[in-house]
Amino acid sequence: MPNEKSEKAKKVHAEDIASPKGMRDLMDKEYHEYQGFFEKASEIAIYYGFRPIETPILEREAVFTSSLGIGTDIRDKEMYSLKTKGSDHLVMRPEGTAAIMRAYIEHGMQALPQPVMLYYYGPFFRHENPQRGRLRELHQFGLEILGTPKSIADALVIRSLTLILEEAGFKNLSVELNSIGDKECRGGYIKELTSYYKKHIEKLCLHCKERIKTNPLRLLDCKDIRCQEMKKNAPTPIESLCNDCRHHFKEVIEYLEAMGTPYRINNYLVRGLDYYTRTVFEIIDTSEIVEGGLEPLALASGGRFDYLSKALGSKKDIAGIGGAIGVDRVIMSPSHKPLDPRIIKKPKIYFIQLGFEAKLKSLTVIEILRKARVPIAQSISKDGLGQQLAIAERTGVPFTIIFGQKEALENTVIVRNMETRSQETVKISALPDFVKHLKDELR
RNA sequence: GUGGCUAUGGUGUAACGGUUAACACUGGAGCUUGUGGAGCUCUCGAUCAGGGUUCGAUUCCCUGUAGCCACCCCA
Repeated sequence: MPNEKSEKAKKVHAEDIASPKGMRDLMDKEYHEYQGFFEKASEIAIYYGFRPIETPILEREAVFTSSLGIGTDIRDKEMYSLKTKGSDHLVMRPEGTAAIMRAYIEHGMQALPQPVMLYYYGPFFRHENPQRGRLRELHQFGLEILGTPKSIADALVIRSLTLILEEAGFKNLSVELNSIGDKECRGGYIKELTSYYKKHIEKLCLHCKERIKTNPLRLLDCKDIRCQEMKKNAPTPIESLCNDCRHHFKEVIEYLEAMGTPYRINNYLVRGLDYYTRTVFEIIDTSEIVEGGLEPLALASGGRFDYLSKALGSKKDIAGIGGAIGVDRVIMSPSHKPLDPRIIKKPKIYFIQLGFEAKLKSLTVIEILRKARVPIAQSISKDGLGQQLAIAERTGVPFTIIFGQKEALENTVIVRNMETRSQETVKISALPDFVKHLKDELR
């Protein structure tokens, strides 16, 4: 309490309470776009057998520090971390998979019929500089299939994510696909890759000279022209796959082909997180390539993570595959077709009230309409008839109900067909039936 | 973390280094309007923050902050 006085004395300016960098308020139309997307995505996920899970936004630091891999930016530079009063080290989740695996282990889900299929969505946090398609508070919708190494699981995750994006309006999707091997073959490949690059080290860009030591796989997605040239003859991960991995990869491709999912093998695709094994993928909107000239951003990405569980303290390996959609990128994209959330009903009737008498009774009439399940629009503060009709016109509703002084006294309303401009007077007591009739006509 | 560009009411814009910081929309108050995007009157509201240069800064310079974009990295 000793600080109370001095805090009071300090004047608060608007900029002192502005929303934090890279984090924003969602409201109105935009809010509904997120809501609509999450609903549709959940619906599809549930249909394919995924079940919901919501993990805490805060996790113990170790959930992510031990899983994401030393040297990855997300782990080393981008986590919001805090120390609680009990001196626990907690972090705001930067991604979903590690927490899902933590929950799987914690709740003994290996006792459930395998695989366990889960979907989740919500905010994630990364402390990086905002730019196109990148926020500090971001929203993801993710799918995970835990407890099976089978290739069909990979295909199902990829297919479900693609379907969700298609439902959200994306017509030109491409699944960029690669396999980065497992512990049998990845080590050998990395050796081969680094020795290839070391031979040409003097021709590489500055970053890549570093990368050879720190993160050799990243050599493959350097954008520098000099390194692009080098890439052409570089050994690809797929060439070095062991038999099991090769077989797995081939099956995934066969499934995708059988499902008619457009894919492209991208030898240079690598992912940022260490826990990935075998399958890695990104889903991009190819129509963006033509339009902008800008690099297309990945709308979704993911991969297999067969060794993640041991990093989280499990005694045995738990195979898993998952992926997540960057919902902010979806909503921002010009290809996105907004989906209405269920709670939003397109109004069928615009309710117009005139005069005090009518206003007094209007809420009762509106309640009758709500019980009859007729979505309406209205404006409680506008008074003019012409004005309200004009708004109704603009809203594009097929009918208006006009409720004025005279009608209020007679317990009637005027129902006006906006298209034909014909109208008829209806007793309020008969309104539910009348309106039901209209509804049938409308559909 | 690094770099480029930007910053004026709620929104969109205007102002040669000198004005009472202008205009439109929006918001609010009021009047008028019983049948298709109305009209009239009044009104609230801004130079991102802090420093400098100058007689004088919205305007020029520096720092900070935020936004957009790019790098890094990533959804």
